[in-house]
Amino acid sequence: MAQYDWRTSEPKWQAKWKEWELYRFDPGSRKKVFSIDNPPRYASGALHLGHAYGYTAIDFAARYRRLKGYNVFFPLCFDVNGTPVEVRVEKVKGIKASDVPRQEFIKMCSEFAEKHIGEMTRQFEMLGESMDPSIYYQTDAEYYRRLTQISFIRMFKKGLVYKGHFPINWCTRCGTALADAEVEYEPRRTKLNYIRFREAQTGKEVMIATTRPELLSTCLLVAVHPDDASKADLVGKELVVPLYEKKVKVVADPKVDPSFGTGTVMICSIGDKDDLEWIMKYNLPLEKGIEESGVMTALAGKYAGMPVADARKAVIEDMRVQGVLVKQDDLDQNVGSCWRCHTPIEFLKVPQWFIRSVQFKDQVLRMIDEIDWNPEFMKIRIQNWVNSLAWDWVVSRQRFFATAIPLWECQDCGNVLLAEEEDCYIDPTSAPPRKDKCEVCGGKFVGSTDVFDTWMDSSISPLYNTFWERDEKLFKKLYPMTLRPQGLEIIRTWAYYTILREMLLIGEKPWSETMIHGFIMAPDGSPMHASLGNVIDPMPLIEKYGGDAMRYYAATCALGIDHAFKEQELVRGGRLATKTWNVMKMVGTACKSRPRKPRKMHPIDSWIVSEFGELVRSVEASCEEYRFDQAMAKTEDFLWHEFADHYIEIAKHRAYSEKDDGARYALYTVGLGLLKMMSIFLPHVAEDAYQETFRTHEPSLSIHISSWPEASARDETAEAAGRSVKEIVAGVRAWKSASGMSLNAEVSRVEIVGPSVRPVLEGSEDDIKQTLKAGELELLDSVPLSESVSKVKPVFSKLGPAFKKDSKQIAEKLASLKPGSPADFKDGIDVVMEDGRTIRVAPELFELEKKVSSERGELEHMTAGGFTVLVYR
RNA sequence: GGGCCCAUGGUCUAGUGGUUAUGACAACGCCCUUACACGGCGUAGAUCACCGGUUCAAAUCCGGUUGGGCCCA
Repeated sequence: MAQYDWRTSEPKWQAKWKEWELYRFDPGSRKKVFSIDNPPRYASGALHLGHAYGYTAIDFAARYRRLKGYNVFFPLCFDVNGTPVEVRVEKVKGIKASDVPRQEFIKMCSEFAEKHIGEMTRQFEMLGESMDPSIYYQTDAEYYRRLTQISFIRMFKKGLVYKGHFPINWCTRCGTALADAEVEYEPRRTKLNYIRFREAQTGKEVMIATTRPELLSTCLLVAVHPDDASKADLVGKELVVPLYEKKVKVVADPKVDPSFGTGTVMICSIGDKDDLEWIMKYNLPLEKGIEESGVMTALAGKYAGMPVADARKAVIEDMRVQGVLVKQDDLDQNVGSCWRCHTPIEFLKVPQWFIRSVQFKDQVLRMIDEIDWNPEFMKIRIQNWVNSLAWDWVVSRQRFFATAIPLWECQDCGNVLLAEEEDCYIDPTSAPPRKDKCEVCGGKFVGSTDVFDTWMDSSISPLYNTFWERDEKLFKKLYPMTLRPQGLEIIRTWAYYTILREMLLIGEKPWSETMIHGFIMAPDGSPMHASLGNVIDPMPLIEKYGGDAMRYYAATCALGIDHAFKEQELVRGGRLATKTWNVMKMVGTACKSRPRKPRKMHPIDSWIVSEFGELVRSVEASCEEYRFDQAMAKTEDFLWHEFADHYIEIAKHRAYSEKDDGARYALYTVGLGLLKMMSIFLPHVAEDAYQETFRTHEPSLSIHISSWPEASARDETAEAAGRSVKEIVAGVRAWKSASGMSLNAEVSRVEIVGPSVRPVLEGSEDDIKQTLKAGELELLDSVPLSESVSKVKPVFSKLGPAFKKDSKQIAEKLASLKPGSPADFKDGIDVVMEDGRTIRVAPELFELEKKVSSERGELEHMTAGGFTVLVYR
């Protein structure tokens, strides 16, 4: 038993925990349930630093609740759907999804994801995550997708699903519709093109600025601002569109920004959302300028069939030749682009499935109110998002590796045949419909090749977790879940969609509480991006410092805000693990059995027990609000300083003695209690020390299934006495250190002097004497010393309310008072103000700093613990 | 352009009304005390981003500015 070595210890306990199945959720238990809607880890590759932090923060909550006696539901789970996996497979294999048969491509995706799951599970274990593999799920499994389909069928039957025919966000590379939530805005530099239009009647030139000249063919209208006097005469006239020679009207519209470009805007069908707004407002036709594949339609005339970017170049070139293009300016723009492949999105009118959501804003907002948001300001964020929603949720995607939409459509009349719930999971691209032909027109049913937005799967995780449509009894017991932990970037998606769907399907909130964490930034505070090359891989750090050290870093991050990564916290974490282990080793050396609480204890023993009780209550309060950073800091500080530096230093002279149960009781109780609290954060070292020191006397197989320490009642007398002893000992220790003496150097005599010294320090004489290695120790009411006041310190918190505006001047006067005898200040002191008033200041409004001098030599004196301490070398 | 959040010693960070601002990492000095040198004691290091306001009193509350982050337009 020499030194703690996490390299051997961590893997050892990870293996034991797995063997013991410690974290198994017990569906039959009577204990209160604490259920965590754990974010299914995306199966696209290795863990990054942000994940390591995020999942560890969740693990703190799980471990805390387990110790508090809850039946904790914390599933190991993976998200294995969607475009990100597809994009990676396409990249790795060097193919496009459409190059191979549909089912074959799906299989490739599935295999790719499977390959990563084992590795990611191992990474979780190295971090000491207490996820439960007995309630494992992955979102691409048929058992999960079955629920996605059933939930869709239910919503369909409730009239919440419709096929929409208006423009949606479209990624031409992925060939799929995208929800608003999937569109990212990226800064790009484009050209603002100044183009000459002609007034139809007079032939007068009108200049228009546009970033999308390739959409000239779909130009439907030109608008100017109604207050723009220079253009007032244009309103109502017709203009001729260059290249196409078609005529469009000019309108006055307040949405036009007269200071942008030429102040004259061309409205196309459909360049962006603004265009769409105008199209609705002026009732214009929804012409399609761009195909789903990203090439120009027949409307573009000679440019038809060209990809958008090529068409733009060709149009610009032609306009240049014809002299229609006047000039080009650089323009920095935020371009909406696909969240996966970053191709600029287009607005296309492609029929899609929608879920009604805009009309349920108020209900969703009410449900948001019923949930406890941690930190609280996250509630404002989701409220803002819900309030800003303008469109319903597009749930169909023209992709492959996702849950199939369970319906067939009539080839001829579009009549929909919904799958039966008992047939789910079903893939209508391969499974035959239940009816041969359409009952309306007799046409043939064709299975939908569309698949669901993966948020359709993710947003029912609380239903999957609570056994919805699998075990009605368990569902009643488990729904709603307790906690949704997640990152702040997916409030608009995962949190919002989950609330929406559970509201529509169940009519009740999905969880009672949320904890929302921020981002881990690069050390310089900038975001980590693969493209910037500043991404930090957590695995080498874990290999260098250990899993507990990485967890310590996670525990230094306050909830809900971003944190620049600092390796120094892992250094500290590693040291804390060693310190914890060493402290427990000392406790173990002193305690060979579980000590009973003796009837009488030394004040210092009662002090640490009482202070520990305060700590337990305070740490609990922090954990209840998910402030694990505070909980960790308080526990660390107490263990390292109060317990190790002060208590153990003072009590160890007694701890090894056969007769002293008080010290052993305090060491054992506080030591084990601290270790349990520490086990939330540093599970490996806590288990190691527990097995080494406590296991033989304690019932729990592992510290992680033991119970949260009990907070004993507060003993204020012992706390006051203990604080005094601690300060006196620390004061003399510091003095020895500063004098170059070793700490166990003997001093001949110590006197502690003060009027109340006996009631406070009686019973602690021996502890002080032994710890200081003093030959003699005496408590004295007074000694022949001359005491003088060296400084008068105003107590501002009392002066302010008492004297208001005068308090500043009074404080200055007090501080500048001439030193004198303490007796002069006993009944307060008179202060003469600038304006001649004399104000009496009561003694509780200031403190005296005293200087002690003695006629006797060879004497050190100091003020500590409220007393004067005299040390004779 | 809008919403939310952040700005504290060299670095990271605690601190939502009381004047001597917490701790860590790094630095420097001293000390191997039988749990720990991955330790102990100490030293130095901060005009609490900036400007204005409220208040007897502001890192803390309010308004504005600048810079950063997240989300959105």
